[in-house]
Amino acid sequence: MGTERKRKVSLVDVVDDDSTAKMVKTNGGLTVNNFINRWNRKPYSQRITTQIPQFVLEAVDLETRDKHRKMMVACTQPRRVAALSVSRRVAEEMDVSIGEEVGYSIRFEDCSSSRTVLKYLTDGMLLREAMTDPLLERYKVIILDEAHERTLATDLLFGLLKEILRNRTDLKLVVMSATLEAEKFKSYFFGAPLMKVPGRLHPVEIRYEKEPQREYLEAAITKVVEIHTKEPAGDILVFLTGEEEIEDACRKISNKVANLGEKVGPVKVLSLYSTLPPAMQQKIFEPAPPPVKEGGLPGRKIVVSTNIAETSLTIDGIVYVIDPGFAKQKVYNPRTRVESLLVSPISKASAHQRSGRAGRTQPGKCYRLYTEISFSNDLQPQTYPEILRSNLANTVLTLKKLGIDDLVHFDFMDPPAPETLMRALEVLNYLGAIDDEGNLTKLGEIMSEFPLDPQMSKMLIVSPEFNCSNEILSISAMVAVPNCFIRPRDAQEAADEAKARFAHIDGDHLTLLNVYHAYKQNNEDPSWCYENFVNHRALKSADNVRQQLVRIMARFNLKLCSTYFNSRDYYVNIKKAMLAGYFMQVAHLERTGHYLTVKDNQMVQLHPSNCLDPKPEWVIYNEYVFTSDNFIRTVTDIRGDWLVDIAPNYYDLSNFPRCEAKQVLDRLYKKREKEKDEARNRK
DNA sequence: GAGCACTGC
Repeated sequence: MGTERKRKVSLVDVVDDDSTAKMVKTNGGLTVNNFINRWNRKPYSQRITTQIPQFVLEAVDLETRDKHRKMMVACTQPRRVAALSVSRRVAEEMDVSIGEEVGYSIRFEDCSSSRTVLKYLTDGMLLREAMTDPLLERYKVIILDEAHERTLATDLLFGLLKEILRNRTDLKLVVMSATLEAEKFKSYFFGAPLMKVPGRLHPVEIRYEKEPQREYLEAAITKVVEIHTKEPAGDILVFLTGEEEIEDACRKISNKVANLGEKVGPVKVLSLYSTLPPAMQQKIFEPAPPPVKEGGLPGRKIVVSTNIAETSLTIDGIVYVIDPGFAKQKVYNPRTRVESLLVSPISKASAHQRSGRAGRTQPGKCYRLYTEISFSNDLQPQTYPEILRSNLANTVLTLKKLGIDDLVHFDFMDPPAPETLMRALEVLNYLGAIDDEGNLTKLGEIMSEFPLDPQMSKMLIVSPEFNCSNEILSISAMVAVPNCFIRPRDAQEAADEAKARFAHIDGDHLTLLNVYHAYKQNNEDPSWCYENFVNHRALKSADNVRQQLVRIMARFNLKLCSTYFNSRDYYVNIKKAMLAGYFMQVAHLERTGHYLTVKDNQMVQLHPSNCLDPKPEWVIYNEYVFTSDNFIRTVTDIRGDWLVDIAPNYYDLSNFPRCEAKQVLDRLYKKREKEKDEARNRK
């Protein structure tokens, strides 16, 4: 996988003022021109290049005061592949073996040792480390790279490191950001010195539309054909919003070019999005097709991609970028507690990043399919940071575990809406993760250790009480990975039949359990997966996740157990354990034939991918998605009378909005009271 | 009878 090759930095690039030297205090100057590698005392085998983490290594003394051990320099990345590839390259440049002086640490893989002085890790991983090492005392310097991306983890690290810096005067923090917001960062971090490193991009000519475009998809396709017909050789990158749109565009582009016949050169039209199998993704790195005949018109590669090509993947050789100005973005509505994906206008920063993709190997052109006025007036300067667009239940749990008790006064660079924080606290309180004073409970402590949403951690932790932790582990792992069912356009019927063989009429969670069991019974065989239209990668990764969860369970002495398969309670126990985590995600089938979510009274539909038959009166759902309609996805049949047993606080009818579900529950509870009375009288 | 922006632990 080609990831962004980090810009190499040499001292001559440093163009800023006198503050440069203050940012990283140098002790005795830089030693990069020496012939002996100070890290392993061997002569350098090749000319090395320099980068900021290496500068930092040269500049600081990593020995602890007692000289007994060495502290480390950490460098965070938002993505695993980046942590991995950058660390490998830096190890190579420093001429040391990866995992020795230079290492990396990402989920499922710690490649570092007691000798490691420079460690690359994902921002999420550093946050995890802070849970056990609250002052991050193993680090002397922390470098937050790609800070402009403002991932949730980066934003939490911002606030956390500000607190840590108050307690640790010896700690140095370097924030690296390709941002226009330098002043905002500077003032947030106590007016820290600023250092500018110019980019090494070729110039990119920006072209705007004269009139606003109504149909951006059609406009993009037309522009591709126009470039191919009129412009000199060079590959094209088109940004669109999602898989379906991209596949559709690829077909249309191919057809249009084919219709032009021999008037134009040959093209290779390729789609690119994250769920595309890696082998297909690799095709974008293949060269453009050669001319049809010698001396004929040159060929062109056309890549139609989601935002994945904006940050995660870099394709060299792109000369033309087409930017319609839209992307699917996550939005969160705290009132309805729904996260959804909406096609929305991108930010100026994002538009800038997209245009930069045209100038990596030679001067390029970027066609923005909107007007210049629209660019300056309508686009917001920056994409809203993720923390303002997310459900924060898990984030709040993490912060509590990190010892941040007063969320209201926590120094967020961009504070989330109070309502979002209140919602998160409310959810955690109902789950028993925090008490009424907002303090983390013992249960909450354990929940915070699982790399899962709080609902899922809760069901996992209580599953031994329902004698089904083995099964809940498998279900959690399957729900935590991308959808495992494959449905190719040209074999939809066969795929549906294959899925039907796994279907459990009580619901999708149990269907996923069936798939996992079948996968294990067939020895994790990739060809079995292929024949049954399930995604081998997804199942492999579910297995990986499951193993990690098992290790965490063991750490807290949570036992692994199963109900005897032939017992009538086998599925009942599983469903009750799930309900113990997901009692806030229940929907009730109304007499009108619609489902209403309990307490929120949102009208929802079962997602068409469900396996239920017939429609049950009560269901729990894993996620609420708003796309072409309000759907609840991954749904399982449960019984109404379990609700009050398992979540009496939440299902306290004296504190319940008026609705059909309330009447039904009321009847159920009265009936149950009556039965209890009768049983008592019989005695 | 619809989907899967992208990440991370």
